[in-house]
Amino acid sequence: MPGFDPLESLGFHCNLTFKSFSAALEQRLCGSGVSRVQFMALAHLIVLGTMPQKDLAQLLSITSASTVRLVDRLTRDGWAERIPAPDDRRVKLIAPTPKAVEAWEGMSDHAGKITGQAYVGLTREEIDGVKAVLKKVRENLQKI
Amino acid sequence: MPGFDPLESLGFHCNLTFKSFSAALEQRLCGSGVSRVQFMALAHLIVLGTMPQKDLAQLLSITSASTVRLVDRLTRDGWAERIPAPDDRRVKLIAPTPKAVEAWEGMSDHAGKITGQAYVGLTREEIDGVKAVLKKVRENLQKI
DNA sequence: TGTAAATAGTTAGTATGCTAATCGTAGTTA
DNA sequence: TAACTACGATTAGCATACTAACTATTTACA
Repeated sequence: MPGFDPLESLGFHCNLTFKSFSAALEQRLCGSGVSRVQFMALAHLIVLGTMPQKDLAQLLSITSASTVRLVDRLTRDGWAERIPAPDDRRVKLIAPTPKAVEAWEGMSDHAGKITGQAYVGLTREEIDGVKAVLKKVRENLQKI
Repeated sequence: MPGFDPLESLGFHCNLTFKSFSAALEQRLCGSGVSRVQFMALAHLIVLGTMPQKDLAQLLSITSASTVRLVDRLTRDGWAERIPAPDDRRVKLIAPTPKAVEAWEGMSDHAGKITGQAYVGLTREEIDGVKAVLKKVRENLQKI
């Protein structure tokens, strides 16, 4: 009577799967000096364009404190820069650098290939179904 | 032509869902001083019994280096202890303390309630289907 | 208008993950 | 048996997450 089987936990399955994607992406991006988290941040910045640091935090679902250091590293490595917002002196706009825009196509390509490999033998319905169930689970958990 | 939509990434969905479970569990366990990771470690140690540190690492799918510090904290807080293995002086056996065994029932109960809440409105087939797809995805990604 | 509340970003401290390098022990083999 | 190899645990250094407390603005309201 374990009452809780850790190996059957959906949260654990999600964590494992997330780590698999991360490892695959970091292996592919190896050499570019971009981590998985940095890649996700750049994806938002390039697809959606320059945005306040707070918006980036919301998109990535991380706290503002975590975002500070993420942007610190992006800035340090030349992938993004902080631009003071003209209309609100509290706000810092995060902009991808030309280097990031230039490198994006290749990085995005790697991500696409990993996604393709991940979905081998699975139908679009199965993938979409998983996303829908996970979304429902998150909604359920937020109602606690 | 984004080429990669971060919000549609299955890895991102898994990360979000994992964080939702973590947050819910840490909220429920608040006060006990046990984090989600420590809870998962204790789950394995109590359900499966005392085991070498290396086995715990494999079950949790983390590196041995990460396990060292996890067990450090478990030991520091009185949830587990390292016992030198009699037959192999390299091995440290990790044993849950009586305090951990005693607290387990309540903690397991919390985890069960969270699982129940997470699955509201979903069928067992849907949940099992998600786990199966995620497992398949992980297998696919390991073939890179 | 002037003070209180809200907001954006930062810093400090902690937990958790990783890789790489190291140490001690065990096993293998020339 | 001596040397090489493998293995378990550890340490060091980094990236990434969190909360709590703080600063500087901006907004709201009395």
